[in-house]
Amino acid sequence: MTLFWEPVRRCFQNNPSVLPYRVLEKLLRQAVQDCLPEANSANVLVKPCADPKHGDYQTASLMPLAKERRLNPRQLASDVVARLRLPSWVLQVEIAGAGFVNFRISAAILMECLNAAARGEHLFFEPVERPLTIVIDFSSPNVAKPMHVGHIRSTILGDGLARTCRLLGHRVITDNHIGDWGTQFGKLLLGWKQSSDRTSLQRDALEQMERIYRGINAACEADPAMLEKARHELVKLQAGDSENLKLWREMIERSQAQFADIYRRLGVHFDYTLGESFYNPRLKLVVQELQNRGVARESEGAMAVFFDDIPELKAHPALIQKNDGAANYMTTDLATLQYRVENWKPDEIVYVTDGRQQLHFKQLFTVFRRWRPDLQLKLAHVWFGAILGEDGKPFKTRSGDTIKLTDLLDEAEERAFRVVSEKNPGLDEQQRYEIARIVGIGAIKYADLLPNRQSDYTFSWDKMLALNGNTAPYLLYAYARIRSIFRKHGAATDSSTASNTPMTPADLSAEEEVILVKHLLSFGLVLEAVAEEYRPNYLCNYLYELAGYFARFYENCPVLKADEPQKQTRLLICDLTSKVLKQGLNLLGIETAEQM
RNA sequence: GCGCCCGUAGCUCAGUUGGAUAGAGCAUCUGCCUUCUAAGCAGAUGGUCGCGCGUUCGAGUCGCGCCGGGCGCGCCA
Repeated sequence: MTLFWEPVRRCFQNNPSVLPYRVLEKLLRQAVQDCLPEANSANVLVKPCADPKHGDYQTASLMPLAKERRLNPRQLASDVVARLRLPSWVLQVEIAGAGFVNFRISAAILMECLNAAARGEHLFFEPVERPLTIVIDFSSPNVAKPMHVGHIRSTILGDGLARTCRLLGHRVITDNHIGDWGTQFGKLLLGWKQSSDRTSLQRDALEQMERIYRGINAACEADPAMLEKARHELVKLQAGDSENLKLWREMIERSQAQFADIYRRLGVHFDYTLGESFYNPRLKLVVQELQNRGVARESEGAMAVFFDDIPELKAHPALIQKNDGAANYMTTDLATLQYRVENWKPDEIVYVTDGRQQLHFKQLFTVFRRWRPDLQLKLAHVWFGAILGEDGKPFKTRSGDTIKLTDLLDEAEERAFRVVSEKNPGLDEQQRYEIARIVGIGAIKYADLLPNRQSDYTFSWDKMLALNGNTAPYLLYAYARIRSIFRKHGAATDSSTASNTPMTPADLSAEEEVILVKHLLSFGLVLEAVAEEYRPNYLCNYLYELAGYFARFYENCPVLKADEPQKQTRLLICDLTSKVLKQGLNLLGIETAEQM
């Protein structure tokens, strides 16, 4: 086994890769650099072959390089291949088709990779070479309103991206930019003061605040005098009136208790929760600075930034101050950017919101770049589509109300409990509740992360809780089956004993084993794609394929009844599969259950 | 009116800088439980990737036009 490892180590002493595609990629980049010194070799990518008859790994990246330079692609491929100093575990290199380069690798390197994983040296991914500081802004619920189904995508998507970037070695800062300031508080304060029912406020603050808001909102629409009163309350709050401040703080506190409860159930953590109000002291200065720098100018009494040079935004100037002198959300977002840059020095800031805010973020990013052209900062708006009901219209209750997140989570757990109880009545009630919690919450999250985030998706209880198909229960079931093998085999055994007997190439005899193992090796590729494009659905699909390959392995390759050393090999495959499943699900924010 | 997004199998959806023969699940049909959880597996049926033109060795993916749908468009966030 040392025999196959050494060449790799010699090539990359500073950062030795164990993953074959990574090694091939580095070698290819070097060879491309030799052939085409001016080329950006970072564009050279190695991927598993879609069709195994072509080989194990391939690159299609030389064809575009040839095209740009009007070179014959097969000639370039052959020049690059000629400069490759390949390790001995590469059995075959082939130039195929229009200029693909296909590689076939030895079973020995697969084994080496597995054995290293068994020793705990890696789990089929490698940390990024250059860690970045990434701020992720997501969830952002509003004070005095119950969190509803509209908040779930931002929360789950943002959390998944944060977890993935963190695992890859980036420094991630999560910040919940809650809506704790704005015009709605005038109405809320007025309504609160008019409501005499303090006891029900104590009991169910969120529900009551929502009720108050609805009542006062209707009253304001019907009666201009009422609206005027609300405006007066807002002015008092902004001027620092002590009673209004006190009530405002109470609303925030009560709201946050509810947010905390939901985040606890979802297992979502924020490093910071800096609401809009946190930036109030900066707003005036932001407006002034933008004005001084000539970025913004007065228009119809308001302060605006115009984008005459950008066709897309030409008709859409951004307001940074209303004609009454008050700031708006654009101002707050700019101040927030300023704060984050000053305090965290990020390389990247990611906003996870729904797609309807695209225009806002285009404006925000453009204004900020004009304001701070000196900064090397990547700003990304990671947007997502709507959740629809099965009727194809926005997901609502039968009576047309928005669906509260707590109700949604409750129902998921209840439905999962019924399924678990039906399928596995032998488990005691406590166990079934715990499994139902994991399955129910996991199903909601998975259903949310599985579709391409930019498309609208149709919410369906039956689909997300189904055991077949691409669902959380299917993945959790695969995990539970593996754990069951280890329970049968004996609690004392896990990969640490399996690793005592390193596998040899001869041990991988069955086709199902080879396919499964090769898929394990691609875990890191998928994680990088998730982080690169902010698309956790790639990971969902990877895990679904992994669970599928495991199911085929499970059907065809007995583990506990196999003879040694095959038994050890298969136990190791099972163990590593379960670890990748668990790690992958963890990145999606989904817990695993030992049984189900 | 302008802008953004979408249109892939009967239904719900994938499809990683353009890459080799477009994939799943559901539904329908056919097999497999004295064998580690059948909540599973194997197989069959099913597609002019909205339409047209173009770029390219190669287009579901890129460009232009059209048709159909969703969303957004100065003082809400």
